[in-house]
Amino acid sequence: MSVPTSVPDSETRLTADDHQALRLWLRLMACTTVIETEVRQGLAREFGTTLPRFDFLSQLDRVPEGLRMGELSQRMMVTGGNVTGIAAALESEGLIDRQPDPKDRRIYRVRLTNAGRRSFRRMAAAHEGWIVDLLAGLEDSQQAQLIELLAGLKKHVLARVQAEQ
Amino acid sequence: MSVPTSVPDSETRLTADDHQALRLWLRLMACTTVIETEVRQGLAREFGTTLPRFDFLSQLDRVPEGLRMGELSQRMMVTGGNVTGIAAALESEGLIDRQPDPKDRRIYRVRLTNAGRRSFRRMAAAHEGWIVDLLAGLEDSQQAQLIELLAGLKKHVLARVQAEQ
DNA sequence: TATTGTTATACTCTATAACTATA
DNA sequence: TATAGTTATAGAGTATAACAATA
Repeated sequence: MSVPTSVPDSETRLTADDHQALRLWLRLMACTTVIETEVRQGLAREFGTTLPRFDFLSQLDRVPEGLRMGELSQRMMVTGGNVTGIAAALESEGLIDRQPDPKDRRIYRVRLTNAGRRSFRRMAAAHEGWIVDLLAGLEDSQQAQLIELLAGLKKHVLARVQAEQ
Repeated sequence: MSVPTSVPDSETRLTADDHQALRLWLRLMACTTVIETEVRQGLAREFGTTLPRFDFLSQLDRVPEGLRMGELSQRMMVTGGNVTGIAAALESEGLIDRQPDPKDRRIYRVRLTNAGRRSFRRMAAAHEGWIVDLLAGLEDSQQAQLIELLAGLKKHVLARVQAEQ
């Protein structure tokens, strides 16, 4: 077995006296960046798509009745104009449709088409496979602990972010 | 105190029977996205800069002798052309300089200028402040555990990624 | 021939702000 | 007036591939 070369990365800038919070953040980002790069490459290579589009479709997959543009914007943490752009691209590919709400005609309800659902399910299966492969061999107990601790982190940080608005 | 509204996000798509690995990944990404959004906004608002540029400078800050373009590309996990573009922007702002290596004239050694170092240090201090504020109140012991566990995750994933190449 | 880095290209994502339509 | 969404704009980041210079 070959020992992987240790490539210094963004975390390398740390010294011992930095704040614990900063160390945690840089380590978190380093982990995410590595995995995310793999996912982006896989989506591009195997499906000719991008992470934001995959994310858009995944939001819709569990909500058969569809979502509004504004809800999508909030969930994806991007501004409204972007959602319009991504939605236009996905609509032109036939993966989603937009129905005006009969009660309030300012609102569009966005849903997956059947083709969109099939397409998304294939991507999601591949995505899950990449992740399972990447993490294969990491102790279940460690994964479980991380899931627990990250839940706490997420809740904490979200509360902070929303409090400052 | 107001209870933050729970906004469903990318993690919402999960159901109980999904793989643990996938749950871990989506939670990791959700945490990173929230913090990263804050950092991006802060860098844009207070310094008119971006995360990739900040990352570029931070790579150089701990390496007084400088780095090659290729090393920067590797550490930032982006392809070479991008590094050239970011370097050109930072050079035009006087934050870095590029010296050709006398031994091998294909190589450029990129270093922070004094102005670049001062500029970076101010940004880094603000950055650390944002992170410390965001995580303030999260148990030290939980932070320490996360740092430990994420070290294991990072090592594992990096080994996997490098093995597949 | 291989390596280092640049250039050219095309595309996606992003925020901001002005705008339209509806409530 | 306020809200939902679109459009227009401008800019940044990204990958790919062809390229030049050097080893």
